[in-house]
Amino acid sequence: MNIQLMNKKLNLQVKKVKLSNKRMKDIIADEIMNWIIEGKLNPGQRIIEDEIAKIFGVSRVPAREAIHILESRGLVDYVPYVGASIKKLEPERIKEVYMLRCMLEPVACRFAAEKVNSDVINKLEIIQEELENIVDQPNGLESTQQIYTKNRQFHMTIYETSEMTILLRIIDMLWDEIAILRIQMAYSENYPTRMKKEHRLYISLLKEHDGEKLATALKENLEIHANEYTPGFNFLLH
Amino acid sequence: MNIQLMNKKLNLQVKKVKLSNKRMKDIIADEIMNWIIEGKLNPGQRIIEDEIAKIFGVSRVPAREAIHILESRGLVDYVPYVGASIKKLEPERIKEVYMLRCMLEPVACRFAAEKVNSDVINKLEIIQEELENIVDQPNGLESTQQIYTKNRQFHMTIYETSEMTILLRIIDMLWDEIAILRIQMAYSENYPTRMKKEHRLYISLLKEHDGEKLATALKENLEIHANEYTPGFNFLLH
DNA sequence: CCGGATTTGTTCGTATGTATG
DNA sequence: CCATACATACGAACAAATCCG
Repeated sequence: MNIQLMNKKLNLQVKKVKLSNKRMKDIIADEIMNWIIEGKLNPGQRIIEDEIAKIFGVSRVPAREAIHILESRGLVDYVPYVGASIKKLEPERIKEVYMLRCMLEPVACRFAAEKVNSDVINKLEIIQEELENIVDQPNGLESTQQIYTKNRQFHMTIYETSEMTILLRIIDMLWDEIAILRIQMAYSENYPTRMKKEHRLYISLLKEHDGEKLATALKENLEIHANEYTPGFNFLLH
Repeated sequence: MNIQLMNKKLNLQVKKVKLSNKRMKDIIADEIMNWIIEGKLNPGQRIIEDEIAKIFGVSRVPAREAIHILESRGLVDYVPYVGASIKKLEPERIKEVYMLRCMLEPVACRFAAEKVNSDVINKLEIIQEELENIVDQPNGLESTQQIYTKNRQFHMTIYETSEMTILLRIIDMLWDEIAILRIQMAYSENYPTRMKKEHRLYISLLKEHDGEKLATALKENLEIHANEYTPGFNFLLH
């Protein structure tokens, strides 16, 4: 398929996407990322340039570059002249990711609570409404991915408000690592409903600009989640 | 120039580099990174694929991929169909980098102090000796870069000992951001001699496995450095 | 140890998007 | 608003490295 054609087609589907022509490699990288979240790719599984190219109907160049993007995000292991494979994540890494999230996301929250305005609140409430709709009318595997996406969008909207560019990039990286994790471990039964409550609390604390309480609440919730993924998780640093 | 030839030539020059065929794009990315450290590239300056390709005597693809590596490391700004330019770093970002370093590097220190062994100490002492030689016999601009490289190597050796892969990657990213910073601000006069003292303290604390003191010492030094770069820097979080 | 099959790495030519006059 | 120059994005073919029998 013609590239520009595909580009336009995808832009139509996605809507609200940045008009600045998205590059094929970015589209492919995002899509492979989705496959990972959906669990269509297993840890250790090889990713072959030529196969990706054929799936998307393009030459190897954009496929290749998409894989390199995932490499730099830490989602795939890469060996020169050998190739790429979905990264295997050991329990130690899971603990590490949660430890770092427990350290960094509360910081973003504190700054966000200072700078938050009604636009952000509105945006959060819209996302939250969409999310609750999905949670209340679950639809199997598909909703699992939608919940993941909306939840991530919700959190990132808060963290963006902090206006800490680099911190945001780091947190994004940590969520990418978690994405791999989700292949191996599904959400627990009551997670979505608990998330609903958590999010509502976050919104109300943001409205009050109470960064401290927000940071604490988030950290406690993160520790609970971490314990479900890796029993015995303790946040070792006060 | 033939690529494999160049590869071998560079391997010979560098020595001790991983034998596993380094890709041209990695060589190019590292070299551009060096140019940034050396201040040969100014913030805002454009990086053109074709020029890079000609300089290294390769085609545009590896040049292109090298630029994309730098893009993903946050060293260059990139606009599709327009091109890449060395990132301009605002004072706000400098503060952010130091805030994050103050949070994260002490953590790596604590874990490193637990796991440190004589091999690591030996390695550190060798690096430190080399570094002191350079500091005691300075040689203009060239030594400035050598000091930067050795100092970075010293710190990373400590942090690697923590065996926290992801944390290490994040810290590496933060140092990359600092590298851009160095274009604009040179070391202060007494910095190298002070660094000598700091490093000796770190080594002795590592020998005693005293993670707490090590973390505290590092954090204090970082705050001092941050204040030199961005007067009025306060580490806002306890 | 070697040779074929597979996969990645590179080159070069062409198409397309962007910016400037 | 259009034309032109310039830089990037992509496609196809070839070269090099790795793996496996």
